[in-house]
Amino acid sequence: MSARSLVVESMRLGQFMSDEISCALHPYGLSIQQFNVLRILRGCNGAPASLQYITSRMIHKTSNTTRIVDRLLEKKLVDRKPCLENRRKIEISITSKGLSLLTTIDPVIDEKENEVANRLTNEELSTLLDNYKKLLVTL
Amino acid sequence: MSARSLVVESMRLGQFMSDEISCALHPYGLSIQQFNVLRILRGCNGAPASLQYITSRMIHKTSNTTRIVDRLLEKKLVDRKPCLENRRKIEISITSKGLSLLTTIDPVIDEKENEVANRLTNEELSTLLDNYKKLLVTL
DNA sequence: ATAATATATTTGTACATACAACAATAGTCG
DNA sequence: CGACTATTGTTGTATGTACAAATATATTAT
Repeated sequence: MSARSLVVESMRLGQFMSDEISCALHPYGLSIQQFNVLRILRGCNGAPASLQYITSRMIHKTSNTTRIVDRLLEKKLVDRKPCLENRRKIEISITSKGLSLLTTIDPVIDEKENEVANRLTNEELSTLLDNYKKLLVTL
Repeated sequence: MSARSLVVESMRLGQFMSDEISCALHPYGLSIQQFNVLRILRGCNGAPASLQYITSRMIHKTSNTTRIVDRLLEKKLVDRKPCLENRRKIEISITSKGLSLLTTIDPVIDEKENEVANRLTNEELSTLLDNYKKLLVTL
């Protein structure tokens, strides 16, 4: 197993997953990154989050969180307030509209995730498995 | 192992790989997609490729190949001619400048691929392995 | 206290992604 | 032939990615 196969196959698989989830989100007008941010905010259980915190949890580390939050603001799915203790910071929280949208989407994404996992053939999984195993041995 | 972990971890891993390769390409002024197209064209061994053919081999299926080729054209790394047999088509081929750039970059990417593969810790690989294995059993 | 440095976020720009609409050519079938 | 449909590629628009520079505030050192 070459390092190249590992890299290329991992990229292809990740892209496939990401395309499928994006597609499932499309009817709700959310990009995968916007959805990601909403889920991060829900995970805060009411506590506000800074931009920095959100960025640290995102899959695409270099993505521009300011502008993704801007779009969620336009849709009134999140709130943004200046932080009083530290005026450099902002406090972002999910609105009730945002929460209820997530509640609607949750089962759709759950189903899609199962579907995607099951759509991988045994052969594809075996190949991946072999690749990772061999790599494991050589470390 | 949940379908969600499989999906999220696969996306994270793919993103990590892709970020690392992009970074290695940066000094050469190529994006990962531009590099991908150049390698596809080299793989044609002199035969010209249509846009459609290139798109079918790309990792990002929905990406806009016309505009990626435009940028390679500007850098004179590829040629574009109308196809005489079928005037809807265009014939794209890699130039000698493109080939020699690839020759320069090849060893750098090989090294990066090995580095990336080896940077994954045993623990990360074990977790992935477990995830894929469990999935394999349930299919 | 002032200057230097660090932190938090925003803005700018080029490129890529996602999707839809459009245009041109080719193939098909009456 | 002429209309219909399919194929191939281009263009438009909104969003996201990647990186660097700018802005504002906070912290630290002198």
